[in-house]
Amino acid sequence: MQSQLELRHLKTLLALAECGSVSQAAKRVFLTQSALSHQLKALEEAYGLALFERKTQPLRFTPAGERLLALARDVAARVMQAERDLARLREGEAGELRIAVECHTCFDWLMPAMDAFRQHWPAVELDIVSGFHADPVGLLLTRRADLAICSEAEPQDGVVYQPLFAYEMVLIMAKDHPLAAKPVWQAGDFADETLIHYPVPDVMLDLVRKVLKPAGVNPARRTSELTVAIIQLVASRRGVAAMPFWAVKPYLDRGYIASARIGDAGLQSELYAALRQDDAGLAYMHDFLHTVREQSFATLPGLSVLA
Amino acid sequence: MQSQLELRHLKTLLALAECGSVSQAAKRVFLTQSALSHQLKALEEAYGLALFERKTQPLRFTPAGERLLALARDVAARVMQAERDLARLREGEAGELRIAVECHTCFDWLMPAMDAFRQHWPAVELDIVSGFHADPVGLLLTRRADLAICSEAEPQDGVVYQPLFAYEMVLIMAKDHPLAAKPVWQAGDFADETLIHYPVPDVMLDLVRKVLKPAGVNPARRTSELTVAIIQLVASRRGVAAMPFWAVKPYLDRGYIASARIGDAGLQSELYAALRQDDAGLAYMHDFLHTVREQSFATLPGLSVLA
DNA sequence: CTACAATCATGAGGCAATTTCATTATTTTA
DNA sequence: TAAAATAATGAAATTGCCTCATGATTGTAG
Repeated sequence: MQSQLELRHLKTLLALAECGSVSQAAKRVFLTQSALSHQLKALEEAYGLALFERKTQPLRFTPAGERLLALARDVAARVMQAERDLARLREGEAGELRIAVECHTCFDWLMPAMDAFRQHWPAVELDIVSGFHADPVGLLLTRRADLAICSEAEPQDGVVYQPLFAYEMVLIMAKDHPLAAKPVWQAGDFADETLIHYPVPDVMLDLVRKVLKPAGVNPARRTSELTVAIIQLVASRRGVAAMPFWAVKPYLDRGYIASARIGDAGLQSELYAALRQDDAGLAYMHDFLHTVREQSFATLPGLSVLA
Repeated sequence: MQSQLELRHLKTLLALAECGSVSQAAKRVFLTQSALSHQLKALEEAYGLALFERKTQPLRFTPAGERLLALARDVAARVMQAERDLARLREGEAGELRIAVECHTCFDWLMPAMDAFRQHWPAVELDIVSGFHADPVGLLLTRRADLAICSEAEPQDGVVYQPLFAYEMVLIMAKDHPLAAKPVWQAGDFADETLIHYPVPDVMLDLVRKVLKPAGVNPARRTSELTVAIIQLVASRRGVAAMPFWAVKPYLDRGYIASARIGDAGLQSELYAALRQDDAGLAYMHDFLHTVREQSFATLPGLSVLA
């Protein structure tokens, strides 16, 4: 035994199981691929057992690897629970967490996270600030909300931003759309299309703000409140829309619609949580953010970490 | 959070709970007192909570400390179980473990350890080589035993020694013995006494071999097979005996007998496990030794670690 | 089938975290 | 009250982990 097992190793195994590759897992735990490779090699040498088959994508765990993975899940949950208990000893059980949301699709990942959080902090009053506000951070400072989900971290006095995750917005269109074979759309391709989107101001539509407006393209518009409705309209050739990849993947897999990248580099979206500086130290806040990330990475496809 | 929780911290907490003091715990985990002091301070800072009250002997855990300690017990057990499972994947379930014992009192700690081991390795044939042999290591090489308990690590080809623990042999006498007030006995004090001991050769009696014989003192003798019988004889003023402190502590506490140190430095005894070199890598052997140490330190008072 | 992209492995070197050392402060015991 | 044991502290040193740079391997597209 040259290297003793540590929690760090178990966390690596968890990331590895979720990502299916060493390099992806490395990003998840904020280390280099090399670091993880060394770490895993040391583990395998310490136990004298192969823990994975690397020659496959995603990589497969051996029975020994599975056993350690089971330990990791088990131990990680218990450590988290203990740390929550310590936080409660330190700061008490109660608190308030009113969440302001500006994006419609956010509810997809917000609900499961809130459910998990409610289990862990039953005495924290959890709420969603209703309506879609152009300035969720304003609600923070006027104390009508305690946490705001937003897509940019504009520096502001008394407010701190915590990165959640990043993802790609893809263009969706009908399967028989004339440009369905085009893998990448440029701003000009939108000129004669109808753009379908949620009924929110243009500044909240990344496609308009970052791509179309700079290029002076101004397609026809149509709005809808519901994600499924938008997808239905797109499939019915009423127009095209920009959606998070993770929101439309099920429909793509089933062949209901087609998708394309927006711009050569893709239209990247980021999500941050904004908090009042005074609240930044609260344990239940940290735990909520942790839960959001954990739940989201576990359930949404194609997410990437955000520094 | 400046320091992330690691298994190392949990092991420290376990040692601390068992020893009741930082410096004793440090010996247990083979680190310096300073290292543990730093480690604990970092933990407390990371969680923003006091984990112990230091101004007491033995030190008391705060509720937060208790919570972390509970985590440590829980996690340590699960990690051990997982590592046993890995060892079984590597080396199989079965094996043979015949134990040769040369000392009578050894059974006190051997039985609980064997019980625990049997739970963990049900497919390993566990046995005790009956009778008391002057040369247990010989049984090893002739393959009539797989592990020998002995009090000295005499280098021998093909045999490796693993330290178990160390303890002090104390002299016991009747409460109204003329020398009962003497805290330390020297060799000469034995001249007119009757020495009661197990019926084994003199070389196996540390008191005779290390103290009396070098001083040319040769007291009267009387033997008995059973520890309780020897204690009964001592209490009945039939003579004095040398016994491990941990074996007689209950009787001392109840006031049945009195004790004294043997020689100014005390008569220190050590116990080693001898194995055939070929078997030194076997996981169930390591696990057995680990179990012996764990069980013994947890139940026998006054043990000390042995490098 | 070859070339390219992505993923993984490896060794050397740097750096940070932990440990030890040396000393002082505190508590317990005689 | 002194002496012994235990704990805290800061600086130095070591260990071990991570990153960097590069080569090997695997998967994929043309």
